Amino acid sequence: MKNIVRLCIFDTVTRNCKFINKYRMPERHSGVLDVSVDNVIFGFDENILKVLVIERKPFPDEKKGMSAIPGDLVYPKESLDEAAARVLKDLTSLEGLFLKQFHTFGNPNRVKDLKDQEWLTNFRLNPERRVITIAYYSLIKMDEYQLLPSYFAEKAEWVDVLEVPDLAFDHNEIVSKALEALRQGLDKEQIGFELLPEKFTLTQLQNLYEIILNKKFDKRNFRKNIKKMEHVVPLNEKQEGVLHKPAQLFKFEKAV
Amino acid sequence: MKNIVRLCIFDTVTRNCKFINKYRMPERHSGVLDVSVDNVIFGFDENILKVLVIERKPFPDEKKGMSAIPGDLVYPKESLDEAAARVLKDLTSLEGLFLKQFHTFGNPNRVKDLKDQEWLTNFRLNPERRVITIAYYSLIKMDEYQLLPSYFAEKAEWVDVLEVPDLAFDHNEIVSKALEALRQGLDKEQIGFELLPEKFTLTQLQNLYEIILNKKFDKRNFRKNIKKMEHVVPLNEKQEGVLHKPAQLFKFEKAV
DNA sequence: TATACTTAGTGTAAAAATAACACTTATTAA
DNA sequence: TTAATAAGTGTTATTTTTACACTAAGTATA
Repeated sequence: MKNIVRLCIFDTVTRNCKFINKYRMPERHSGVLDVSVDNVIFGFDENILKVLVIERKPFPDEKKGMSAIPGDLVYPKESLDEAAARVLKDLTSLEGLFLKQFHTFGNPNRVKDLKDQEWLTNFRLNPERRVITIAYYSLIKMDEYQLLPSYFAEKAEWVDVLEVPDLAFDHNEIVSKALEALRQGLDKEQIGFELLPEKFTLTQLQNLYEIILNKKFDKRNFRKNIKKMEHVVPLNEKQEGVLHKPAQLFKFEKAV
Repeated sequence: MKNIVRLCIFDTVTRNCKFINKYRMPERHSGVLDVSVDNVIFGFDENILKVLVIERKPFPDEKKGMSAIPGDLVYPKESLDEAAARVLKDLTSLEGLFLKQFHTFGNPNRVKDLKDQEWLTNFRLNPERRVITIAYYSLIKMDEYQLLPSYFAEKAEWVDVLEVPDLAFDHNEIVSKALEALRQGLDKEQIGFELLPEKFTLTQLQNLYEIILNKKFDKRNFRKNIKKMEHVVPLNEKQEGVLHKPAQLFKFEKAV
């Protein structure tokens, strides 16, 4: 126990001193890191796969916000999954959505490299501290979502996944790794279930696959494969309001 | 910039005061986390897949060490990959080995839940702080490795992957997720390359696949598949010192 | 009410991949 | 010379994948 020392933390503004017992780390050890989660939110809209990009609220005396992937520091009492779900809920008011951790980014300069350090305060980040971020991707149905202003986002908007603008930090890299992870998981996870409206046509489903994988499929072969998936079930309903032969509607059935 | 305050850190032992400029986080934000890397090291030995388990050096006044996966806090200036490589090098003196990040574990209680809190100091951890760990797995050829005593490990030993003993924290969970990730990556990554000796027989290669995937293969079909892989190339050499028909030797050729 | 337009929906045959299966060969030791 | 051991090798049946083009159902309009 000889490595525990008593420290006084004195705040020169409030003039308060708080004593703490602190374990003294070997010099080289860290303990000067912040940990955040970032959440790449995918939505599918007819023929385009979109990503949710936010503009941070500018602080009162600042001119403009800055674009980024939604994220926040992890709170002391919550798990990483909970933190990612919280960010998602603040923005969309939706809970229980699909969320998948795919990579952790921790380059020591990922924050400091930023040219305009003023922007950092925009993100409530201390420019002196290193930030490690655990990245998640999540999937939401466009017909369900409703973008909310949140305490960390001035505005949120959907952008085409192939035309993501320049983002803060290494967020462009994070988005492209998320897309890779999404492609990997397409067959394994219940991804169609998460991205399509409740009732959908087989053409919509095929579109989803083609756009995510950036690859064309043969219509007949695709449908043969779908028939084998017992979680895609036909409804006794047809598409309405289209000016051509209406397609049969299908739904997903959750596995038991 | 009004969120930056000047703090004095006063060490009651050395009687020194250090002033720092500190960004004041919103109350709910963290900044009280430690970040570590843990490294599940797989080695393959003829017919067994093994994992490297260390016993921490007991502190002078403590009786026994404790078993765990090798890991360490991340240093301020190094990337996560570098931290994982450093842990690996300290233990084996090998550099440039295969390393893959597979998951980040951050349950808020993964450290505090430990019953015997005394053990924590054994790991140089402050029991008051939450620890998030980025987990890697790595692969080494058993015929190359040489276990070294390191500053954090009293002794290191290989254990059968199916008979891993009880480990500290959530390290058993980490090992089983690592095995899952290894199985996933078996075909994609150059895993055989990393686990077999330089020259190997097709039976050894088949063994490796069967043990990692826990599944039997037909000898002839397996060999047909290997013939398609242009990175597995036959040598003009045969096995020596065996009391049966000697097998042809093969090597891996790195892709261009 | 016929026609033009649009997307939905469907089957078959060839090719490729996978799975199942058993005997002969090369070497060493006794 | 023989016994023991693991190496090495081909064929056939089955399944999966690929390639390919026309008819059907509905809407709008002339």
